Amino acid sequence: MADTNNLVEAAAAATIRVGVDVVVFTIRDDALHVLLAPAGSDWSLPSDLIRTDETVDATARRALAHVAGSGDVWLEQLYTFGDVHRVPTTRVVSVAHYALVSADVLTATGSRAARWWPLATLPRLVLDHRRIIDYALTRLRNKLAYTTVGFQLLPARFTLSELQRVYEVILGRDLDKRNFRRKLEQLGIVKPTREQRVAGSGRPAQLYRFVATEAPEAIGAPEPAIAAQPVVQLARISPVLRRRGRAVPTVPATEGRR
Amino acid sequence: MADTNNLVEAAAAATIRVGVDVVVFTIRDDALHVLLAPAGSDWSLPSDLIRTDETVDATARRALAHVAGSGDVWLEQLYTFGDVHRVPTTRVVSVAHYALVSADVLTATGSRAARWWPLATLPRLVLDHRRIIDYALTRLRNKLAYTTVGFQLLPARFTLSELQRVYEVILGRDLDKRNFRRKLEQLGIVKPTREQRVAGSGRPAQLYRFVATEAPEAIGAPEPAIAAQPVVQLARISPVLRRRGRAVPTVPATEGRR
DNA sequence: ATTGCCTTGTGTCGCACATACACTATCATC
DNA sequence: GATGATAGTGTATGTGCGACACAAGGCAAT
Repeated sequence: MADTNNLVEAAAAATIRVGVDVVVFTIRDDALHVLLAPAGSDWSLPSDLIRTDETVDATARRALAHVAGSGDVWLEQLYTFGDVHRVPTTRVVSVAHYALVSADVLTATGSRAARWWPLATLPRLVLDHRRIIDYALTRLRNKLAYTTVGFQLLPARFTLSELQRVYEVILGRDLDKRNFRRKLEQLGIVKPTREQRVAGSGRPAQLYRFVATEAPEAIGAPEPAIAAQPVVQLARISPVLRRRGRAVPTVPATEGRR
Repeated sequence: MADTNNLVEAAAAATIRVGVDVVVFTIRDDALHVLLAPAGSDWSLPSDLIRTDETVDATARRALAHVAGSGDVWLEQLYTFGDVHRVPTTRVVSVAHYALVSADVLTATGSRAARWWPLATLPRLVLDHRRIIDYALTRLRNKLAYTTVGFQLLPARFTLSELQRVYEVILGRDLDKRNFRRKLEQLGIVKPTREQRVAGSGRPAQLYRFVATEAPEAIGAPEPAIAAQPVVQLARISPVLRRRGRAVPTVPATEGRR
């Protein structure tokens, strides 16, 4: 039975599975949350195995649609985790992704028992999922600083204060309102809409919408399949500290230069 | 024959192979080169299939050692290419990497028929390898601008002019000698050695060595398995153009602001 | 209608830093 | 010792980042 032999051979050579894990971020109550699915007593990232007739990207979107409602969400490949024993039983290489969804989409959390967990108090996680989340977070921070991904966490229309809050929450530091708005205006990536209001308490706020720039420099790749982002710096990851008060009047800089 | 059935089942479920491609960069004759292996009438990136008992990273290093001599080279994961038909015959998902080797290591190009090709005149490439190289290049450019990877392309001791040349070649633009050196000194990432000389023609140059900073901010990930790089900006990808001559004396900036 | 409360929205100044720019120093070669 | 070639060095200028405080516009309670 040559046929069977071929199959046996194939099975022996290809005992590696390829999976996909997706870290889904959103912002709720001024805090970053990730979407987790129950897995026994622990929790797990939305994940799935790649089918032979399916792009890696497609698998990620499928895994995402399982738990969150579908709709178009921003999704990017993160890293491929290929440790030998990351799954104890079999060999599974995982192509990790991360996704950003707006807080209004998230309420329509698709069916399953998935829950949003604040990053500060994550439950016990399956396998190496904790590590994946950690990495996704640092990547998100970096990307936030020099691209416009931040807008993906907001609905189509938003106030500038909401936008600023997104940045503050993710970067973990406060931003100056006036500097933030100046930067936005200078970049020209938001446009005011006619609508106002939203909040209940104070002065009504202007609603803005995101205006994509034509990406003078694409980061990522020329290929459309690889997410490309315009390079803009909306905020630094960590601010350049400005020494206040009696700053040494540029003294030993010239001399100390050697 | 339950045994055979299981195997057949396994073979059907796991017909996805996982490969690794490595884009090896070096600098020769003031130009970026990549290492390619002959593949029929076309050329191919160094690549290999992942073994079940082997980390993805280990596979990359193995593929690298095949063609280039081993030794420790800087290697980073790039992207996982998972199109269904990227390999016509079977389904192979490729975890692409890129590596930087110094020009002196490269002369000891390990055994095989691999050759260095200047990026400007690449030969016909197998599969989607051209696309992988393109992506690796944009990633290298970006990474060069805000990390210290550039040093990986040089031997342990180098002159500042050599270092500057690396940056110029990769960024594709000239840098100002004085500004470049001032920035280096200010960052404190190079230290002069006792040795001098190298060249044959002009004034002998001081030799420097790279001094790693303690990475106040790591980019990449907290996990050691994922390459972490200190954040330093040695040069911008594209310079901020300075309008020369009769610059409008800050006039409509205030008024034109809205 | 007035008051208090809460959030939005706006301008300036100082400093650090990126950019532009030109000449001297030191070696080898002829 | 003249020529050629590369190494090495300082200054002036504009701009963007960061720090900082108060008036405006709604709602709600009185």
